[in-house]
Amino acid sequence: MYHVDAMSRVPVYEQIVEQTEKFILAGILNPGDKIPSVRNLSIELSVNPNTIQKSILELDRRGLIFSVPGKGCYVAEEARTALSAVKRKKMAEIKDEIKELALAGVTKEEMIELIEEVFTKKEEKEND
Amino acid sequence: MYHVDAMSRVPVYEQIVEQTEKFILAGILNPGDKIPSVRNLSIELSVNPNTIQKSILELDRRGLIFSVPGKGCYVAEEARTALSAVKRKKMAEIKDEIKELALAGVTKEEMIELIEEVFTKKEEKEND
Amino acid sequence: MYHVDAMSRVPVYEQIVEQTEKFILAGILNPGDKIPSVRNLSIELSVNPNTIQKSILELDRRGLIFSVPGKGCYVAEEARTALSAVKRKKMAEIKDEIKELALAGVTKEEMIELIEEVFTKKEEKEND
Amino acid sequence: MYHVDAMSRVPVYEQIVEQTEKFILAGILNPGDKIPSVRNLSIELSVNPNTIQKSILELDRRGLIFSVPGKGCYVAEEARTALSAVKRKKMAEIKDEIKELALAGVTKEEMIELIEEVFTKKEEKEND
DNA sequence: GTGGTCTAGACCACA
DNA sequence: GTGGTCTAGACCACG
Repeated sequence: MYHVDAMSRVPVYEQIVEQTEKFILAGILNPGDKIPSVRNLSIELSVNPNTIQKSILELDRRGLIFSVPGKGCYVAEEARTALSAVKRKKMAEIKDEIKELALAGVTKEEMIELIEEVFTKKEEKEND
Repeated sequence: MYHVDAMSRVPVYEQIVEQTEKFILAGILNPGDKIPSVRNLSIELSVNPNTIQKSILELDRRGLIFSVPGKGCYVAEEARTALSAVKRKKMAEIKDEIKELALAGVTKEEMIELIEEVFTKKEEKEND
Repeated sequence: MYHVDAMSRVPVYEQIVEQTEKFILAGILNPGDKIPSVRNLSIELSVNPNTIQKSILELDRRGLIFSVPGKGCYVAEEARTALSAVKRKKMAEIKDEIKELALAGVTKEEMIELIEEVFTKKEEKEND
Repeated sequence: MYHVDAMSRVPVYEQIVEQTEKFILAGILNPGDKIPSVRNLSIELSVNPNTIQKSILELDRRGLIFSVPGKGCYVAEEARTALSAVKRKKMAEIKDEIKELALAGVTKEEMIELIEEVFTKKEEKEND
């Protein structure tokens, strides 16, 4: 389920945060679901428990999960709504990036084609 | 022309590199143009000269500029071609981001509309 | 009567202890009254019996209740007096908190008004 | 300036957060001011740098400070406003606590007197 | 020098 | 078993 790239420039704890976000958005993790325990993830990913804990803290902070000490961590009921705001923000970011590319000479047709590719290949499994 | 955000998490030197890339892509800086001196930029941006120097070094490394000792730095003739590779990389990145949004429920229609917005508003000046 | 918030950071067993204290202070539970059995509370609150037991132990330790093996737990005769000490402690705590607010710029008038509000609205039922 | 109580039940990192809040509210730390470096505080308080770092993270999260990697941490311009919201929340909390005491038989006169004590002793140094 | 991240391993309270 | 906190000490990028 989870995987981390130790060589990446993005911090491990953030990779875990992002992946958890993705899982919730994709419906792999649903509100009320229990997420893997700190220790389990720590072992599975060969990552220090402290690092996992930091991810947990951040996810809690973002309102995506809530942790019940002694029991575990669970996906919050409001996780989806909290994430939809993030989704909107990402759309805006992509828009800005596309604007830059437009300035750099990328045509509307190229962008449309890119969109087509994404949504036709959507059925296939993406190799992340 | 240039501006830096000291509060940003992206390093100052990288902000300067990215902005220079943008200027070249947008045709604001053209091959043969002289770029601002370390000293001037340092004063204008209230940034340590060392930091500017690091940006210069990085831009040189990427083949976007070349420095003439005692005279200054100039945009390389091959800058545009060098940047087209960057452009392609950015396209790939955007593709990945769109993939994620697709998983999060964003539809093809929404993305197409976003593209339309960018390219119809392109005539207007965007306030970056 | 009782209710627990599993998401709260304050331990479940302590929530139960505090609520029992409140009930005694408010005269809802009086010396000699039988308090709910571990089993019943466990079921009613969907809480592990061990956790309830811990609350019972703590209340006993504080001299607020005494347990009669095979019969149940009862509010102690000295409960009210025992709690008056708690009351005094809470007064001191509130005093400290008000001190902090005073440092933060809250005026005496604001505090007096707050007191007025509490004691004029006292007739109405507060929804806790 | 800062001091921590290792025996306290409230986490060290939170003690530091709270003290920083107090300093800002009291005008000891003002927007734009640099706060002590992680290492300095670490040594001064005999606390692990990691623990200090955690406080920094939390203060940043609350919008009270912003950290510039490689330079230091500074009190945010909006710190005061951010804190005034906290102040209001604390007022509400105290109100609830006073309500409980009222139920427990504390009279309006006792509370008024407590307020008086706080504001007459305000000139003297409080021993925290 | 600064803040940021991470590992290794410990202890605690809680369920 | 769980999450939460903490120490000790390391490495990195940045200015």
